[in-house]
Amino acid sequence: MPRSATTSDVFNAVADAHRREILDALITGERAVGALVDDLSMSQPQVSKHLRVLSEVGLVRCRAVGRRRLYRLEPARLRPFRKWLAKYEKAMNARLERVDDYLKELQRQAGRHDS
Amino acid sequence: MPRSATTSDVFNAVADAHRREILDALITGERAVGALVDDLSMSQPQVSKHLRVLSEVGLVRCRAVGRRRLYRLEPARLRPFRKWLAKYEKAMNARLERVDDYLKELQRQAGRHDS
DNA sequence: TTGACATATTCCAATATAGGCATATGTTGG
DNA sequence: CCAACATATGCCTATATTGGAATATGTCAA
Repeated sequence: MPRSATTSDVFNAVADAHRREILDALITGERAVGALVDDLSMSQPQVSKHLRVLSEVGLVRCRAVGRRRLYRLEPARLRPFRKWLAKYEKAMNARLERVDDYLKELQRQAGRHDS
Repeated sequence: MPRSATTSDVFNAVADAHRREILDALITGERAVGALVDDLSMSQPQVSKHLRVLSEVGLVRCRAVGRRRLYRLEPARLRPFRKWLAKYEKAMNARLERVDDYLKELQRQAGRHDS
């Protein structure tokens, strides 16, 4: 049983390096599919398919202009990652604080003995 | 051609929901494989295999104590994600600033005409 | 309307993956 | 040394996924 569907999980969507490249290329702003095809070295269908996946998880949005389709980042959808990371940072800070308190306690006791 | 090997890419390693569950369970500190098996509802081989993947990308580290193996998070390995996110936040902030500048320019010009 | 252009979609093959089960490896205590 | 325990591995199957090539869809321009 493979991984859960890329279309339902943002983490899976960015698991593919090519998709991350596409997201990177969209950082500077809206881009047409063709522009992405030129910039990154991928075939047009490949780019379209990856855009579809990114679209389905909401990481990009599409706008039709004439016969081309401009894709843009949807930065709001990066939130799951931020929240995910925050969880770990919070836990790590808590640990550091505990260590800090412990060290302070040691210093306090040492001071007591010295005097 | 499937996704690139999970063992070589941290993003792929966390793409699996079960592996994220394991990481979550390790937030509070070191845990033995058996403890993880009890907490999360996964089979022992399943947990061991996921731990192996997480191990290979460095997200967890292992320490043998008696006949059990204690796994712990390696928070330093979360850095690729932080850097990845930072890239987007930086870009988004830059965009916001540009909008801000633009609005200010508009206000300046409006003020000129008013006076 | 027709033809050129831009993008999406379908079908296909190759390949990885996750999970189940059985089993191997390694460790401890008696 | 042996038995019980803890964990890791190997083999297998079902399934998803990627990428390629060809083609469908849709849109403009003359």
